[in-house]
Amino acid sequence: MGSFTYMFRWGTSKKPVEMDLPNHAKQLLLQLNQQRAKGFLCDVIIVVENALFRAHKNILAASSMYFKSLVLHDNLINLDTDMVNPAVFRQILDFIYTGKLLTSDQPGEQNFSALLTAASYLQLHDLAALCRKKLKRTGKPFIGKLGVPSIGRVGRSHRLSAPFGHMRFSGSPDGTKLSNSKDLSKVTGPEDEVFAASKQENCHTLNRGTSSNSSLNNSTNGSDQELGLDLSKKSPSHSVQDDALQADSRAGSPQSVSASVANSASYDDLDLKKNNCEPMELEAVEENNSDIGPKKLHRHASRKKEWTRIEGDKSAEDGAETMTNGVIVGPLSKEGKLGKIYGSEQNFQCKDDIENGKDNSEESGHSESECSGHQNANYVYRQEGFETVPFGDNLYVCIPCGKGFPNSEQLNAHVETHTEEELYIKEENSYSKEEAEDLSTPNATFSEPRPFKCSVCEKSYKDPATLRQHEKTHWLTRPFPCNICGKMFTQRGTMTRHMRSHLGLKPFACEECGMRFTRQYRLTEHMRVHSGEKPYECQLCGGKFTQQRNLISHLRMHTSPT
DNA sequence: CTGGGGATGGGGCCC
DNA sequence: AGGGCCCCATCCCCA
Repeated sequence: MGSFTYMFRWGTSKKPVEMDLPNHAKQLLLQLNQQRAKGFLCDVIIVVENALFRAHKNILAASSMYFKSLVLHDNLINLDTDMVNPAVFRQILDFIYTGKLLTSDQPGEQNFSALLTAASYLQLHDLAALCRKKLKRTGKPFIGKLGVPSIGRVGRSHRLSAPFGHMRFSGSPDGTKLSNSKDLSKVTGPEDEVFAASKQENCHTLNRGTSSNSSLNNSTNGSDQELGLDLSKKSPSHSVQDDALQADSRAGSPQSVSASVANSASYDDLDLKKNNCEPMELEAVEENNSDIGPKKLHRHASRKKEWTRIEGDKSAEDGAETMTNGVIVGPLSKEGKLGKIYGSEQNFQCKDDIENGKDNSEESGHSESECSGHQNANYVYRQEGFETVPFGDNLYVCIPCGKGFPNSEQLNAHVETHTEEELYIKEENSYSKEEAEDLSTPNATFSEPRPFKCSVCEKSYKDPATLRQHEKTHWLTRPFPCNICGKMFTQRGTMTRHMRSHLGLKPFACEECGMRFTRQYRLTEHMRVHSGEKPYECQLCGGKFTQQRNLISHLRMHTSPT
């Protein structure tokens, strides 16, 4: 990049005064790259296969006409994974921001070939020319993807905000069912791996890492302005974010990312797929909802999943105390692939940071040495048998005592056992929050002893861990901040679930209508819409409801003064 | 316009 | 950590 020329006009003088600042461009670029590292003012996210990169629209637009056209309307850009893989895109992004091309991950020719493919695809002409030159020197003519029939795909990208039915990393443009093993939907997985982005990172050879998620912004929060990205465009049902982060959470360790072309191909091998786990395969049918039958209806219910770490550094699975570097994204493939959001080299966010609410914009640059030792973590996915009964056995719930029964007859018989007086007393109190909570906790039932008593309130618990968890609810401070909006939570799980709503991640899909949910339980609830099942019956008027919460709200109608 | 029901989203909290 | 179930809030539709 050449130096900038400043032109000043003094008074009425028509003669411009020129002052060259030779370092200006360099400094400017340096600043921008540092900002990228911290995610500061990043206003676009580029999804490449299983990785997310943050960047500045202006910079991308200035680099390529292709990017220019993309960033004009989109904050989230999904690149064709046939044309570019995460490792190559990292190089490209670094090149864009620094003017320097660092090649290290792959053998030179292979790398330049991949770079040329990507550069051509992204219309980075200078970079493409550079790669051609390099390849020419090695005497290997370029046989890239641009030369094969897939050329028709060049230039294709996906808007992350588009409806799920049109989103895919490498799906066919006509939306037909995918058989491609690279279809990331096939490796989508369990809830809460979502947090992939901020949760996990292995860092070593590539030492690039997660930027904080904070560029994925919640427009309801004050941090939005700071980070400048509006994710209000949530996909109605499924977004590539979903794909991206789900895939993120189970495809691609740092190693695998560095050779992510092979990485894609290896999705076939995932245990996840073999185990037929979770929302995988959903996208394949979402393209054509009319084909969806109820056959898989029961698959979602009560499924137990277990990740077992079989090798590697203990710290990777431990909590913040031991895992200082990186953010494990979760057990993925049997190759131990992990995914991540990439900021830039200097920027990855440690799990510690996340747990402590530290954003990379405040602190970045963990040393590489801090990050060694975790790359060997391998995981296998083990899935225990899942029930074929979708909604459990005791759907008929006695409102006064909360006890469940498998059918209305048994429930009615049970209701008879409550005395009039007892029902009256219960009803009077049952709609205050406190009482509702009491009913919802086993404190109200007559179960095991609960020796661990809360020092603040009257509640007691079976084990100290639960008590400790409960006692946090009395704290004024909440230890788990949302990395995106800053909202604080008392439990990590609540926070990760909250994050999911920022990211639009909805792993649980209804196979009847394609609607997607962030939680398994929501899907279970929703399925009653299709089944017509109304397990909740008002004991006062006999009205039936699909959801307990609607019954409760209905009961208020009975009890509230008119 | 209003109230009731259906359905969904998000947070709290216990297991 | 993840699942499950509770709550409140909200939107939409319909009578």
